[in-house]
Amino acid sequence: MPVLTATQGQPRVPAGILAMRATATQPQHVEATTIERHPNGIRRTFIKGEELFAEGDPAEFFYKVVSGTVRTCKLLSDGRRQIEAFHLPGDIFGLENGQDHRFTAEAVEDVVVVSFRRNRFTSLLHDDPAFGDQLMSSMICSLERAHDHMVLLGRKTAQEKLATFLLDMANRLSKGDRFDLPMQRTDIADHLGLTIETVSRTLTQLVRDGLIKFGAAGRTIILNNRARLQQLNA
Amino acid sequence: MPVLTATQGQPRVPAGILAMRATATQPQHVEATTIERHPNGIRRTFIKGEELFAEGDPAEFFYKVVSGTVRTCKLLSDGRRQIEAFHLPGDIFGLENGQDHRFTAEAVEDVVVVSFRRNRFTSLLHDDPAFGDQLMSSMICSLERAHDHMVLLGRKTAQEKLATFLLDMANRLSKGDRFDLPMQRTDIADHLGLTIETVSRTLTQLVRDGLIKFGAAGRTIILNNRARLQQLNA
DNA sequence: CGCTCTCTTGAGCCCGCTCAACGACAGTGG
DNA sequence: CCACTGTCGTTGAGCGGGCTCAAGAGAGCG
Repeated sequence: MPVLTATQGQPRVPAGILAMRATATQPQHVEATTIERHPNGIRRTFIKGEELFAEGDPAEFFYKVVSGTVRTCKLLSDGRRQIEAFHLPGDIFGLENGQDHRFTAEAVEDVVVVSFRRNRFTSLLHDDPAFGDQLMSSMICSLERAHDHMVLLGRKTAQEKLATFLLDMANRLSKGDRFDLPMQRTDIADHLGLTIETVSRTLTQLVRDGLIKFGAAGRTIILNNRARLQQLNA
Repeated sequence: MPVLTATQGQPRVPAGILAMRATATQPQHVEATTIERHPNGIRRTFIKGEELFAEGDPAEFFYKVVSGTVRTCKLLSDGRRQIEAFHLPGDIFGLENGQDHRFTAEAVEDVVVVSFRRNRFTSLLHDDPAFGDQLMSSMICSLERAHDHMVLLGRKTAQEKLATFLLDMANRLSKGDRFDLPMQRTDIADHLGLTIETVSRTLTQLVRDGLIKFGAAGRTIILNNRARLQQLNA
């Protein structure tokens, strides 16, 4: 199941941090080969459901996704969960300021990543300026995504949340209108600040309204009416 | 009205990006003098309510707050607003990947900032590694803040949101239990994903429960029971 | 004094949550 | 082969937290 094909379709972006981007909401696909084959990177695989690291673990590594999907999340003391992001091939995550990881990272499906020792971070940054630029660019991208997601969480209705989510996943997972969601409903709910029931009901309603269709399994989504979804988006 | 005193109380942190921090939720106070007196920085002032830049403006500068409070926000087409962050003295904001600013920045109260030309960004980064490290550190801090705020927006109740907000503002604005909120209720509401009425009602309830007290004006807050507020926090 | 801006309070409603049941499907073991 | 079990998704009924709409209370200011 090589999900890498999703990456190959992405437009290449110049390495410079100030490079123009097609749309700033694009995932942080920064010159895949440079980092993936970087001499300091270690390739690792995780199976579905496995934990890459937990909140509070010492932050020894940071990661770049090669294939598969990773979720990063935080838990409240009573178990409420917020998934901050789904990381697809090309995305970088796990970079911390403090000594410890401030969120948990788990494999949504089987995953291959490249990991980098954090204590070589500064030297990497200075020895390889292009690498540093890519990291900075990736950070800014993550921040922009986070900001967009805050608008969604704070101000959008359930229908708008799902429209935004589906359009975003479509852009990141495929070039067309058909794609398979790698994650289950619970993950979507915890990402959008909803319950699983509301996610299910809202998706059903979108199908009834003809905006989307389900494939054979409930994981396959076909966008029937991008225009009207986009309308719900902002 | 020198709000700068807020900064002076902050612990100094080493310049290195991997430096240990007291708590990772601390604002990104990076060696104030280094950046504020940086030869490439331009000092500018804005009066209360003034716009530093708008969503969609070319991103010519990025900024560091010297005194006062800045809010950065996004608007939906129908006017719904989400305030992503309040920037206090020492905080850096306005750094973009694309050509344009992706949010609006406005002065919550009279503000002094240092602005940096973005097109000198890369050269700054490479000529002055310490400056680059500080920027990277600041970015990571912003990202951590954003992640915490997503948990708040997606998963916390109104009461928990306000408890978290008040504790955070207390940490950033003062060392004690008494502080003046620089922003009005509407701003708080749009930051926490609530309505102004809910903010007002919830604050009143916190006063009735003895967790906080109002000063003379509604802007002055006194934390009466940090422990119980902290309990609502997670 | 009137005007505006900000904040508070009240009454009622609705969107999304809670609780609960059910169906589809995949293992798994007899 | 079927029964049993666990996981995942859907659907229904009813509730409630936060929203909407509306009015009023203060404070600042010309």
